Amino acid sequence: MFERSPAERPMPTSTIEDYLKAIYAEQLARPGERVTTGRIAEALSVTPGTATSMMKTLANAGLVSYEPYGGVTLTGAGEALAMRVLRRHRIVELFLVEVLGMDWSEVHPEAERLEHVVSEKMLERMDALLGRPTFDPHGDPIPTARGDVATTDHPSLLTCEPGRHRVARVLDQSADFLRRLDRCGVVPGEVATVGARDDDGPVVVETTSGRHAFDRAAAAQILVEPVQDPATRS
Amino acid sequence: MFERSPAERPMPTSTIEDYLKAIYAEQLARPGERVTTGRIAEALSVTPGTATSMMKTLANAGLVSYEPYGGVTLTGAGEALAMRVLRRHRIVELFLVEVLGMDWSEVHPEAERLEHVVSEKMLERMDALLGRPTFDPHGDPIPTARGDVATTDHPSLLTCEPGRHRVARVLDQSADFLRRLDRCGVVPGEVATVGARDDDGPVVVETTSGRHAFDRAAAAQILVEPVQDPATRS
DNA sequence: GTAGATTTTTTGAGTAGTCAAAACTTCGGG
DNA sequence: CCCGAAGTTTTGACTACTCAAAAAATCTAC
Repeated sequence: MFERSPAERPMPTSTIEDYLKAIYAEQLARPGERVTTGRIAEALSVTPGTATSMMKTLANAGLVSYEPYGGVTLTGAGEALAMRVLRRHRIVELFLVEVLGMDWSEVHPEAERLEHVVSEKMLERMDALLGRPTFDPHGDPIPTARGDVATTDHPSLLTCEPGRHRVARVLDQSADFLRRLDRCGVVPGEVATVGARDDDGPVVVETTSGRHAFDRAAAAQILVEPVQDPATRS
Repeated sequence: MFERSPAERPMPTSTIEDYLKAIYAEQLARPGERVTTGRIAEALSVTPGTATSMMKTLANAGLVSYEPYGGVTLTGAGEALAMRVLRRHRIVELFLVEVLGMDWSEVHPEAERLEHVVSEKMLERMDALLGRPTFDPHGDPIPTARGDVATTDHPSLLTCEPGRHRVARVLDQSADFLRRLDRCGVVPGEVATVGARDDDGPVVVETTSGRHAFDRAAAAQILVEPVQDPATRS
């Protein structure tokens, strides 16, 4: 079968880093459940068979625990590695926005490539220059060098109370979606007033740039934090 | 054999970019001569057979002209691509030194990886932030976006006249060598006084940090530019 | 101008990652 | 409880890159 040797640690390939990131993301999205090979294949746009064979490779390297027909979970080593990649990704994204003045809608694919090649040294320099940041431009928390992430627990536009909220985090990072949010003024840090919702209509939000409607799928991607606003408090 | 199809241009791999860079460097070092597969193998630390087979791949892609047993030369397309890589490499190096404050002795390997992944957009931002620079931290000229390089023609410490010179360029970019130059104050922009040379002894140089001797191999790596110094002119 | 050394090319094989499609599990419904 | 749908794994094949070692070409020296 797939013999699990004591195994050297021969520098993970960027493909392996991508798989670990994907598994981590799935694990976050559905806590407790094992991640199926099907979901991984979907997330990485590979065929199911490819994902299966990579799971064996990962299991062999001690990065996931894999049960045939039973999905995978990250091991300690796998999660640690995923965190290191995520840290690189998010610091790079923030760097691209803050230092190079790139748009938050375009930094994701760039970071997707850079995360595999920036050295520890370069990362440290970026981190220092940015002032040891804790969140990236999309509001995603940046893991510490030791591998700890802040687990935030914000409601989305779909689940929050009506009223004033500060945009905290945007989950969908496709360029089109982010550009649309830009035009609406719905970006992390900005305040938006969420109108009364009916149970399956769009969510209506008011910002400095006017009123905007989001369908339920879009609304679920936008996480917010209620604003303590004395003037509006009942 | 190796059929030369009209050929699509399916995004060069980083391996291909590395081969083109190496061929370009060899071509510069010995102008006019065709580059042998042996030199390429040496430069990239692969076996001769690997270099040969890659030359066929490159020839097939229209990037080099390859004559069995007769070496290669870059085609127009090959040289254009080499220039694009070199431009990325050198802008990245300068960026790492100027913006991230890294040491000139450590940026080469970092740039070696980054050059394959930075987007045109990111490169443009770095270029702008650096003020459209024309030389990198080692004194290497930065190709323009259109692919033109300044061809400088400086003597080395081995071939220059005795007297005052400004360090213009350092060819050997190994970390150890560059750190040594740092300690000697022999870095691009600094002025050094070259002593009388005998025909096969070391070259002695005086800088603000004192007198330093370089063996002939080292001296050949350091290119200089005579300083017009009225006080010293005969 | 040929023998021996050197260099280059070929051959055969291996690793990492991928796909298409066949084979196999598992699970939900009747 | 068993059957078909859905999901998973296996198989065989392909690309890009690599090495080791055998074979071929070229160069050098006498």
